Amino acid sequence: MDNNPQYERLWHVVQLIPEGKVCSYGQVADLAGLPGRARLAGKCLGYVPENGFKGRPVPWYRVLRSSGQIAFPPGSEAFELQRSKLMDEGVLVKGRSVSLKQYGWQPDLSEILFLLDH
DNA sequence: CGCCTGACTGAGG
DNA sequence: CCCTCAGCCAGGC
Repeated sequence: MDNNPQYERLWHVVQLIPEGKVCSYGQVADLAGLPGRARLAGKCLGYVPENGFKGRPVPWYRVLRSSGQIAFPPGSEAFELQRSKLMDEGVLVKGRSVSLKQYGWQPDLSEILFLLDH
């Protein structure tokens, strides 16, 4: 499962989420050309390489449920880590969720085209 | 094959 | 806001 081309495309998309913004698992999958594979998007984030992908970090913590909730159980170590990483870059986490209205990433057409270049 | 498990989703109550 | 449930799809056994 290393060298999994689907994981690599998903990681690539996650790398494009701007600092201070968040995105849902389903949205990541869609942008990676893998509609309906939200669960796969979640799984691949558990396999993010330590050193990042292609020399760049993969900001896994910017990916949330479609509801805006953090996917981990509240109080768990992973939950707290994700919450603090988001807060560090200015994303307000209220309870267990983030306002997608305020922090949701809505890439426009030109931004999507830019992705294909890289 | 079937059966179960997820960093998931949308619709309903 | 909570919870449940059917769909969903990749993997493991």
